[in-house]
This record gives sequence, C-alpha cells and structure tokens, in this order.
Amino acid sequence: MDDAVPNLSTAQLNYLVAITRHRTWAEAAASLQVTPSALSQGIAELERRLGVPLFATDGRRRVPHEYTATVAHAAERMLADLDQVTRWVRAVGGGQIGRLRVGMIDIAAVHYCTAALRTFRRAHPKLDVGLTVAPTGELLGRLERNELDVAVCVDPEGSGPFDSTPLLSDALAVYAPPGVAPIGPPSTWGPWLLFPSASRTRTAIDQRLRAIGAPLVVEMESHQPEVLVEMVRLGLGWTVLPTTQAEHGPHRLSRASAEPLFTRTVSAVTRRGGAQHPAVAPFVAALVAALSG
Amino acid sequence: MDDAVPNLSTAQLNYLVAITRHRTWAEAAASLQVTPSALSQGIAELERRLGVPLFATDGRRRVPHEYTATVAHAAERMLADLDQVTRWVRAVGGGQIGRLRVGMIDIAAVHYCTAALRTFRRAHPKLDVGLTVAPTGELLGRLERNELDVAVCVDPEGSGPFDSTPLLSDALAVYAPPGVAPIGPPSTWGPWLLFPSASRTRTAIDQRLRAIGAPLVVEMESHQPEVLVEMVRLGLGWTVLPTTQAEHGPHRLSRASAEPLFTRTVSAVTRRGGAQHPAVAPFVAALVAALSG
DNA sequence: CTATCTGTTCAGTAATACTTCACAATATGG
DNA sequence: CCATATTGTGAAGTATTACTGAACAGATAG
Repeated sequence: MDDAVPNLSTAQLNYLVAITRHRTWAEAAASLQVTPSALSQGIAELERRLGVPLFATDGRRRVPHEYTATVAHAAERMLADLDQVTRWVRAVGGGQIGRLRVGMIDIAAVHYCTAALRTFRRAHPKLDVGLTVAPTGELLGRLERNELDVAVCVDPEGSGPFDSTPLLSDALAVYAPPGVAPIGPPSTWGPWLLFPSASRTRTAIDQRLRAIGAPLVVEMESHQPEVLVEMVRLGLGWTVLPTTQAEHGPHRLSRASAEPLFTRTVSAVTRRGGAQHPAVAPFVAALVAALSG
Repeated sequence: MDDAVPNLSTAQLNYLVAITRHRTWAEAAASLQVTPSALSQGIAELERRLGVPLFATDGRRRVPHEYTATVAHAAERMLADLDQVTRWVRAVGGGQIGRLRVGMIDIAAVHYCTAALRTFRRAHPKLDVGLTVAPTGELLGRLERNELDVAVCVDPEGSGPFDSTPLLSDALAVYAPPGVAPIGPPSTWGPWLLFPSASRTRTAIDQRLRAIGAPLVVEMESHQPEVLVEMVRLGLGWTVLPTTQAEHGPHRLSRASAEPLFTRTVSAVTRRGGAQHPAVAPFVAALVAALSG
C-alpha cells in the first residue's frame, strides 16, 4: 500500500499543469525549459506515487483519463496557493516592496480610477504597480490563476473563490442614432451595435433588452466603446453603453430613454485565501476613499 | 533572484506543519519518523527556497516569525488539497471501492439516520462506511483537515470552507422536572442541566434563554442527552433538548411550554473543493430521500 | 522512401535527502 | 559545582532522485 499522502514535488505538479495547457508534451516540456525526457519520466514518477495511471497510451499518443483533468485542476490550485503565499511572505518577510499586479476593466482604468491610481502611485513611489486592462471575465480568470493581486471589474456576485469590495454603481442606458425622433416603443428599437457575446455585460444587456420587448438584431460587435459610439453617430444602429462612456468626450450620444436600462456594481476583487499582497489593502482603501469622496 | 514559484516537496511542507503541531522540533521529527537532523536541514532548505527566514534563533531555541503561521496555514491547506485529490483519484482511477468516512452528531446517528445508514450499507456492500460520532464543532474540524469525507451535523451557515445540503429541521424545547406545576413565567425557570459551554448548540440555547428572560444558573453540563434526561427526571433541574431526544424511549420528559425554544438545521456538510469521494453524492442523496419520504 | 515529429528508454551525471556521528547550548538534579 | 539528559546544528558518507543526452520506435507528411 502507498503512503496516505505521497511525497510529490511542485515540479511534478507543474509538469501535469503544463501538459494540460499545451497541445503536445514536447511543447509543454519546452515551456518548462526541460527535455521531453524529463517530462516523461516526471509524469511516470507522479503516476507511480499517486498509484494511479493518469494517461492511457493510444498507439503512440498519450490520452488523459476523464479524472486526470480533476487532478490537474487540483494541482493548479495548489500551485496558485503556493505562488500566492510565496509572493506574500517574500514581500512581508523579506522587507521588500515588490510589485502589485492590478487588473481593471477599461472604464475603470480610463475614467473612474485614473485620479486614484495616480495618487496611489505617487504615495507609494517604491511600489511597482503593474496595470492590466481587460474585460471582467479575463480578469477573473487571471485572478484565479494568481496572475493578478487585485482586479477592479464587475462584481462576480459569489461565483468563484473571490472576495469583493463594492466601489461604485455603473448605469447603462440605451442610445439611438442622432435624428431618430420621436423614440417609439422598445419593439421599434434596433438594429444593435453591442459588446461581444462572450462578454458578461453583453449577457446582461441581452437579458434586459429581451425583458422589455426589444428585438435583438445585432449588426456589429466590439469590445471598444469608442468604436460603438462612432458607429452610432454614423447612424448604423443603436447601442447600450455605460452612461459615463457614452456621454463623455467631444462626441456625446443622447439617451433614448432618460432612465438607465440597468446598473451593475463595479468592485475591487481579490482571490480568496489568507495570504494577500500587503499592498492590496491600502490600494483598495485608496480606491474606496477616492470614489466615495 | 529566486524563481517565481520555488520547487518544493510536500515533505518540506509536512515538516513545517509538524513543527506547528508539536512543542519541540525533536517531537515533530519523531512524529514524522525522521531524525532531528533531517528536519533541521529540511527547514533550512525550505527557507532557502522561499528566500525568507521562517524562524529566528533565540539562544538555542527557534522561534517562529509572525508571518510563519500564515505560511504554515497555507502549507496545511495545500496538503489537505493533495490528500483529498489523492484519495479521490485512487478511489476513482484505481477502480477501487475504498472507504467513506462519515461523521454524525449523536442524534443523527442514533435517531434520524439509523434506517438510512442501514439501507445505504446494504445497497453498497463493497463500500467500507466508517462512522464517527462527535459534536458539530469537532466534526467540522475534522472535515477541514480532510479526516472525514462528509458530516451530518448542525449547518455551519457559511462559516468555513464548506458546502452543505440541508436535511431536516430539529426543534429544541424546554423541559421541567416532573411535578413542577403550574409552569411559571421564564424568570422562574431553572436551575439548568445543559450541554457543555463549548458546544455550538449550547451557545444558541444560552442566547435564546437570555432573550426570553430566564435566569442562567447552570448546575451541570454533559454531552450525553440521556444523562441530562435522567437528571431532570430525578428533579435536579431543568434542561433544553431536541424534542426527539427528550420525548423518545421509556422515560420521556414533558415540555414546559408547547412551542419549541428554537430550531436548528441539520445538514450534510462536505469540505469545499473539486475532488470529493465519489460515494459522497449517492450517500447524501440516500439521506435526503430517507428523510423527506 | 526520406524527413520530421511524437513520446519512450537507457545510460551517465549532478543534485538532493537522509542517516549517523560529533558537538554546542540549554536545562535538571544531586 | 559537576554529571546528565535534551534540544537543535553541522559534517561526512550513502542512497535516492532528477536531469541531460543519445538512441529508439510509432506516426505523419511530402
């Protein structure tokens, strides 16, 4: 009988995770800077210690079992935990200053948080604040893999292992092309120029538009609100945007209806777990102070 | 500069955890079946790879830093994850049947779930169902350390990394000694024979009794409801018990007040995390079926 | 068929972890 | 005060382990 808890190395877990992230083992080995031989032997050793084969051999190709994905996922989680606590203890115990990896959705980076970011950077000159701008879904994925220390994005509302601090409410409204007047009932609205279908905000938009009976004919999709604004100004269709993005800058749109279609909560989100980068707390506090004052 | 994610072995994490769980390093080394020298060198290697000292040296004694507890806690979590996924993959991938470790509070084991347990064991003859009976707090602790696969206990209500499936509502009522009549207002009740102060249910009982204005003079404490029932029958005082425990068997108590003092939810609780023992789901399903039908 | 990609296997070598032994610093007890 | 046990550390030797490099075998493409 094998030991209750086998003695593995993180390198072996890394092997497994790398394999799930690359199409071939050779590619995975290259990404780890080891020879394919080392990878092969490492996985064999891992299987031996777990006491269970992780890959079946189909001809020359290695095919994972159904349960292998679960093991790989657990390995990924353990490595993320290790990465998190390592960064934390180095920042704290080493007395270092370190690097704070911040993610933001575009509207937060270019509108809501610009001043707060600048102020925070000035207050912590030795802290290297790295900023990544991406949609909410991608930011949450990175947070889960511990590639970010904190993200400012749409609140995940309890889905996934996250803690969130609400920062502000963001209203989204419907905008018609210039010259459409008077505005008819929702059944006459469209066609639409919207965020891409994969986006979380888009899902919410579709839901709300359907609820009020607007036909969902989508002409174009883009992640860039400026593009959508321009297209609407050219009369190509209608759109739904955060009011701050549509009614800001030289070319403003005007609402089809005075009241917003719906509001979403923008929050500061962190990966759940005891060990956070020590600069996260002051950073979130700075955001809260800047946005409430 | 060290690697982003250092290459550790689970043995090293075990060293750190063992040290936190024993008073001296020699004791910890003995518990791991290695020499003190190996432990010392292993910790030194761990510190080297993390790039941070975990223990300061005060004379001859080694004293942990403040942040060391956090690292140890993360290590504990990673080891629990590993243990969990290892058991799971061995049960699934090895085609084994394995052992299901069930925990229950006494009332569930001897009253609510006896029939369901017997039926489930008969339906899965090759599955070794190990049953541990203990108070809720202890069961949750064991669950967190992955010493149990599932526990039937008072619902933790979101505290801790648990998922829970509600099974039933359990009413607790106040019982006076025989011959006390008529029953006066709550301010005349007592003295009390109750569960021990450390118990979760006792905390809830105290809170409710205070709320209705009953004086809290506690004569005796016991974990065993049978003992409390007997003492009340002998006229030594009043008690608060689950109605099913007090009004069952040959020597029944009668309530001081028809309506229960409060109700608690008994749930099937598991440790949160992707990899569960494959028999947990059918087991919980069997409980739900038996208790709802 | 050749060429190239895949993953495996087999040496040989470098790194690593462990035990044994010796030792320094603390108690404990007479 | 001096014995005596105990705690943690360091050094040497040994066994295990992990890696590289080369040779090998199945698969696929031109």
